[in-house]
Amino acid sequence: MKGITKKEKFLATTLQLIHEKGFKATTLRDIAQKLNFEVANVYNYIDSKQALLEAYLFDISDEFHRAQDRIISSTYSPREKLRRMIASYIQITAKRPYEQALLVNDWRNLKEPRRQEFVKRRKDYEDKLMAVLQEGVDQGQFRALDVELTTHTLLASLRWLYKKHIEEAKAINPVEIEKQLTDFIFSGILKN
Amino acid sequence: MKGITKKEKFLATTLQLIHEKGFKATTLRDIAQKLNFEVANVYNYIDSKQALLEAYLFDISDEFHRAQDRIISSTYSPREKLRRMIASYIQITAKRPYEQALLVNDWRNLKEPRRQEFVKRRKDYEDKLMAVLQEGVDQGQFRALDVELTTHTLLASLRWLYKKHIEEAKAINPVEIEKQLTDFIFSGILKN
DNA sequence: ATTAAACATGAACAAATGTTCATGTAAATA
DNA sequence: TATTTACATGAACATTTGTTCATGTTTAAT
Repeated sequence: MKGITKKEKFLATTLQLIHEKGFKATTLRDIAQKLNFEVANVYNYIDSKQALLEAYLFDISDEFHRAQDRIISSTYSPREKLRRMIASYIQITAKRPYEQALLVNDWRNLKEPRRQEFVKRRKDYEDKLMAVLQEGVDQGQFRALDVELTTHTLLASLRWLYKKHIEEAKAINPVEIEKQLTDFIFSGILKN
Repeated sequence: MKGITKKEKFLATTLQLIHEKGFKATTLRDIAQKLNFEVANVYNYIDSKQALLEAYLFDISDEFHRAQDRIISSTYSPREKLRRMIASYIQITAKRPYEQALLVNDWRNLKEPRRQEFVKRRKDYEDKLMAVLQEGVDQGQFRALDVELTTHTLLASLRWLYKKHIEEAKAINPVEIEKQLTDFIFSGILKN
């Protein structure tokens, strides 16, 4: 099965290129050059530049959603649900940092109607997380905070993490990162 | 002084356009169309598309740096310094959400050598914030946290805020936002 | 009123970019 | 071995895009 390996190499290399330069700025000729073949050959791997972006984005997006749904349909407390959501978010990011980067930086390059679809899915994700937060506030596990604002803030505090994985040369300790971020979100930075 | 007003209208309209579509995807023809004149006329307002981006980015970047430097050179405690940095960050974001959006989303479109310069400045900002955090940890005001990781997490938790200002139709209460975010960063979301 | 500056147009261009096509070679399968 | 499938090339294309130029028109300063 060398065919799969070759396509996977194409996808991985291209993903990195796109991350460095941005989707719009990454030319099919850039991609071809990096892979040492001619432009036309790119079309033996993809249908179109747009389809490539869509494949990347919806694939990683799906993984996030599946992980979230698994946790939501459990019977854990809001606090434990949140803890697990954070953990799973961090794990996926660690496993696929370049795709996560794309998710954050390049979704705007989607064309309609896929762009709307994407935005809607992302809002779903946010809403589900928000529901957990709201539940936790209602049950008195979390402070009486602004749930919407906090949902976005919380997500934002996780969303940068792909950089760490991409830029860091040496492998980083996922357990430690998870602890640090969970502590930050649950308890803040003040002593006591 | 209608000249100033006209150029300002150009800059504001263009800024919004770029925010919606992204810098690379925003054509000079898009801009001209939105302003109801021809493409060539754009060059009565700018030197080049690149120079336009640079102007936006370095101008808002400077404002962030000036505010930070003012606070750093004060004699407040680390905790109070941090509180004020957060407050000033939020204020600038509230005042110039579109430029902040550009700062977050479109700096990658800078060309060398300006791009490197930008990255360096941003790192300066992060390092100065990190120093405050470190000082706070050393003095026992903050928990014994991973300073570097927390610096990035903290910044990320502020960096999304421009969306709130851009998307929200009704004006939002800056005092309340400042309180929510400060509480989140200082104390987290758990009760107690 | 005259001059100068600001704002505007239309035409043109060179470069870049996504995509197609006809064709060829290497590799896997039957 | 014969044949299909995967991988590759070179040439060409229609569009798009940033930019320039020569030339107007409107507005403000002298």
